[in-house]
Amino acid sequence: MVDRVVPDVIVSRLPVYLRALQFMQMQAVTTTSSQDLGSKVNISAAQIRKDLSQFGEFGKQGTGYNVEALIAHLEKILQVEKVWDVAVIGMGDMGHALTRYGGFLNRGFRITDCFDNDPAKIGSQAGQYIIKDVADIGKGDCLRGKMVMLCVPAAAAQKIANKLVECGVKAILNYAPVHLSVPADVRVQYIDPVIGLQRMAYYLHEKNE
Amino acid sequence: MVDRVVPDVIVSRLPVYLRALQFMQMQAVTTTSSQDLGSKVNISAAQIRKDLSQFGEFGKQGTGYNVEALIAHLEKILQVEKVWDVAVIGMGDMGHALTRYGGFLNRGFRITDCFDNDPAKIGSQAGQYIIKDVADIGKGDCLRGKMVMLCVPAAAAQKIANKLVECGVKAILNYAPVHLSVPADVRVQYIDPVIGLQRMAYYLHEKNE
DNA sequence: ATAATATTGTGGAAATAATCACAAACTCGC
DNA sequence: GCGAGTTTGTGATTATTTCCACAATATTAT
Repeated sequence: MVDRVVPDVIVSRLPVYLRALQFMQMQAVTTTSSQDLGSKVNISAAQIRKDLSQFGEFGKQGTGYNVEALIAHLEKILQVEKVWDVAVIGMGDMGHALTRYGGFLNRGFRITDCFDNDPAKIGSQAGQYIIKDVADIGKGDCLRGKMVMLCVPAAAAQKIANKLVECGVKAILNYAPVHLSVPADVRVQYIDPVIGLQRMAYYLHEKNE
Repeated sequence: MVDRVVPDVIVSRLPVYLRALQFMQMQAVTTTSSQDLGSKVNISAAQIRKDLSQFGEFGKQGTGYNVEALIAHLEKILQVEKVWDVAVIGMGDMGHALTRYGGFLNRGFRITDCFDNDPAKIGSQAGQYIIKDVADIGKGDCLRGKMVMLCVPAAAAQKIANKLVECGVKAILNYAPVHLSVPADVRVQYIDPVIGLQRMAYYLHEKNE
């Protein structure tokens, strides 16, 4: 394996592999194969082997992969062996739901700060967090190096994204249903349930009602 | 344009175009071009034109596209000119957040039913909905032809998915952080914030703390 | 009218991604 | 220790996707 840029499409599959492997681990499975893992994530065995070969040789012929070891490798590759601090911006229903979600910590993330622009919310408690003022984002470099989950209304998203970029945020998980324009060195991942539903609606044959 | 199967990758971009166009419409923009739209969704102009050419000729040389007309075409193509009934299964924080989200209706969807397995929740009111018993999903064909947003814990997701498949559900928006095994004619879209965060963590250079 | 400018739709080229297929290496049972 | 059965990692092939470039057509300015 020579040192070259790994295609995005491969990187994007690694978390899926990791999730499946951790699920196996929870069920006390110690060993798997590209075949087995592939059947569990609906990806061909060859594809999985090719993907992993970008980063090293983690398997053993005849046996397959040690689940725990492969998890460790993937966590290292994805840089989630340690825990990243993440801020939530916008404490509506979605922001609140995220703060109450228990699934972050054991997968490499922890929410450290919550922000909103509503004076009624600022200073109030949301679970273990005290909601801070969005206006304070610019002050200090409280967000530098952090990742952000952006849960504000569509109309406010771009403006806040600009501010985040200024503050040195390099990764935004965007729940607002709009495209964000950011510099090339800032990553954005989009979560919009309607996009998901529309992608499926195309394939449905009968309409309801 | 001849009648052929449209690649998934193209279909998956159409909702993104549609969302951007509706955003333009909201701002009273009447006309756009592949160039302009492309800059707003970070996709090349040529790509957009090629994608649209799969379905017909919607633009005018020299002018570009009429926003309203292109929206109408895309809605037709995606089958979201009318409104699909969607059920929410699992009324935890995420399920509740979805029922309170106002962004579905004008994009082709409406929540009609909510289910949970917690006796304390069944029968109670959640906004305008009365929470039904998950055990009743099998009874009647209340879900036939519907789409489902699945918001149950990971451990329960596959079991419920199986039940949904039996009931004739053909589209599942899965919020549970597990892969679902379903027949080939059932579509699944995944929403897992951690997958999104991990995909970005790979590219980050400095670790926090 | 004409020239300058803008934009589409698309054939073909280039780039990227997925799949195939197999030598090499390991395990297991006897 | 040997043969049958597994499984990896990868070079080569095939398939898919993206990009380029341009003729055709429309708009705008003068």
